[in-house]
Amino acid sequence: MAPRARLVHSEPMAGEAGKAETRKAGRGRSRGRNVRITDVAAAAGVAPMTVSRVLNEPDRVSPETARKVRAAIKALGYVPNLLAGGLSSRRSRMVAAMVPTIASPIFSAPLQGFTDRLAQAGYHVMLSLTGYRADAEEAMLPAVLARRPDALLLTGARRGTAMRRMLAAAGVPVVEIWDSGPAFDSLVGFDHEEVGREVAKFFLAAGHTRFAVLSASDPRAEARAGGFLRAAAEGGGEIIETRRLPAPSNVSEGRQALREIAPQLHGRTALFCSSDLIALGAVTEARALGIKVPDALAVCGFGDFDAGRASEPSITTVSVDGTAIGRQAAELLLARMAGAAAGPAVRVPFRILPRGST
Amino acid sequence: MAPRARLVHSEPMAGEAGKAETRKAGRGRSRGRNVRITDVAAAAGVAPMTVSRVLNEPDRVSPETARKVRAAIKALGYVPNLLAGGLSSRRSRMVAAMVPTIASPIFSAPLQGFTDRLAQAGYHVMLSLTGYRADAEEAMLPAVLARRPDALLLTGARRGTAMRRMLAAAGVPVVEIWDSGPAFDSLVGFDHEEVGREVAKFFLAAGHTRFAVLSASDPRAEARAGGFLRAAAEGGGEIIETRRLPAPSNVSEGRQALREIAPQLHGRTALFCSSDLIALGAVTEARALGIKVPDALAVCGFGDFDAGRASEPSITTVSVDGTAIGRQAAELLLARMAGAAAGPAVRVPFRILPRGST
DNA sequence: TTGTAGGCGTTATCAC
DNA sequence: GTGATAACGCCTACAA
Repeated sequence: MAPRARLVHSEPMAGEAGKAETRKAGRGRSRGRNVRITDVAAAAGVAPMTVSRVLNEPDRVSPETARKVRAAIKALGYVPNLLAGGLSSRRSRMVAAMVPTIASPIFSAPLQGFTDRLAQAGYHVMLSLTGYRADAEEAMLPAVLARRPDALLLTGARRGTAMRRMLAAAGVPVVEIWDSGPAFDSLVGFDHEEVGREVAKFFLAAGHTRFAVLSASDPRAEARAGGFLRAAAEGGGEIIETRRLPAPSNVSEGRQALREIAPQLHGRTALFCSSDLIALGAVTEARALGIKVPDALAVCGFGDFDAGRASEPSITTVSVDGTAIGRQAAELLLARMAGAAAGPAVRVPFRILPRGST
Repeated sequence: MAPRARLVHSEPMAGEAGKAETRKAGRGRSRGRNVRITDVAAAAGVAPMTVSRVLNEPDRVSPETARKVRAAIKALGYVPNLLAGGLSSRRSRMVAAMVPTIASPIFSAPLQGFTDRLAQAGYHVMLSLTGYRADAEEAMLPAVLARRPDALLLTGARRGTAMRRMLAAAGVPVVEIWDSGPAFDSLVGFDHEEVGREVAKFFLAAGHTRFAVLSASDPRAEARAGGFLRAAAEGGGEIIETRRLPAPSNVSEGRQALREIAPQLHGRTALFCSSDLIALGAVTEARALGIKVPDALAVCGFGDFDAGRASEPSITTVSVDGTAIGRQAAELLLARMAGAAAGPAVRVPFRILPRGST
């Protein structure tokens, strides 16, 4: 039934036999001609344009014609070539996503929401992992734009002029997520400094006066830490210790960091960690060292990860719906691609979930 | 400096002014002509083909010519159109990856390794999330093949005839990962049943006679559970309890599941969980219930996730290098795309890491 | 080392 | 509602 089975499994040498097969044009890797829209048109007795319409604007074709065309498509096993379609229509129906990593739920959740929503609309996502380095993003962008994506998702805001220039020249909608700040185009995110400030206020309101921070060395984590430290100091708090960890953060690093700063922790201390994984590590190590949580050490994380929700004690955290951010970013780009103008930046809510660790 | 800044930020109405701009062809979404290879060629005083060579086979162009061409590229801000290039060369330089989800490190790690390696080689990855449903994968495949990827990564093996037929017709190298079993083409993975058997042997060797399982309802997790149960039974063990959890698994589900099966756990029991997250939840809940780990309940997970490594007690687990699997899959496809024949299935090692929970 | 000719497979546009 | 024509922008093949 398969028109041309070109792969032969477990028969390494069998492929050679096919090489004598005649082919119309000697181009490219494939042997055997591909089924094209003209083949379908011929089989159905219509013009290629009609086949194209059946696929892209079925309503503008008579039901009877559409039926014949669909039958021909099925009979021939026709798979449209979207490279050709994209070239002709100048719409690739691809969207590029550039994220630091997918190893952390912080970024995999938005990407999941983004990809799921776009798939429903017939778009594919091309993935670029920038590894937390701004220069990597800038270096990768030209190759991404060469694919002519119809839209772009970027992580974080605050890009330099070179990035802005390239993005502007590309002329496609861009959404920046997971941050606030000066957006290039559209934005779906929140203010990380504000998160830090709110956590500090939360601790201050609970009577804390001594503060510490464990933060991944990622710009947004550092913004949260910065907001926390400033608000804590303004509230009359004392900053005991600030420590940076590699990004992406994990539980082991959190444990080790707490072990290192433990000697500094005398009075009752409020610790803000830039992710729940670090917080979970800190709590685990604190208990191992005999430091009472939350009495001697109160810990707040960030991200509302499942592991922190289900730990003992559970980890107080800042909750942000990452999947929803991705989904909203997709929604926004779909609207833009459909012709809508860029709206104002979308600020998504976050909230502190007090749990056992505070 | 930017040739054509077509996006105007925060000035919704400003765009209208540009509409009067003349344009050569009335096609597509863009106003203003795009810079093409012929423009670069004209500016550099060479033929378009020479520009193409500078970009794709620099060694076959004289240094002086290359210099002129590069200057023209830079001056014009030329970004090649890979849609057009792909159509012409029949090589899209894209690879499609279909994975159940990226919410679990089980799949995000291979995807990270895969994407990183392919990016080095100038390929982009297009992502499809199938959500654990085999029919979703099958439904998504035609749209993926329509992009004409040069190769495909699929998760798991054991596909039906419809999938195999479509894959064969596409005529591109395919690598299946994270599984063993009858490969369609290439494979990088391991035998999940064997993992389960080895874990059972590990427990049996430690003198365990009562066994239980908490498994996500994902085919590979179930294969591990199946292997475990069979080997445990063959070793004379008694199966106390088997419970299925939703996929992807998490810590909370693990806690809850253990709470539910706790009444059944009388004597000393060996529990195998299909992921470290479930195991971590089980251990956490067991301790909360006063069940001694590992004395009354010995727990082994799967995946060697950081959270299990750093927990208290640490979680005994089965370690598989997911990132390496992704990287190897990429390597293999790169070789295939370069003309190499399909080699035998690559079996990657796994090993049990005994830790505090056993 | 460089250039010429033509096609890759589709869709925008306009005519019927 | 359907069809004919001409791009879309690049690269393979071959020639010089």
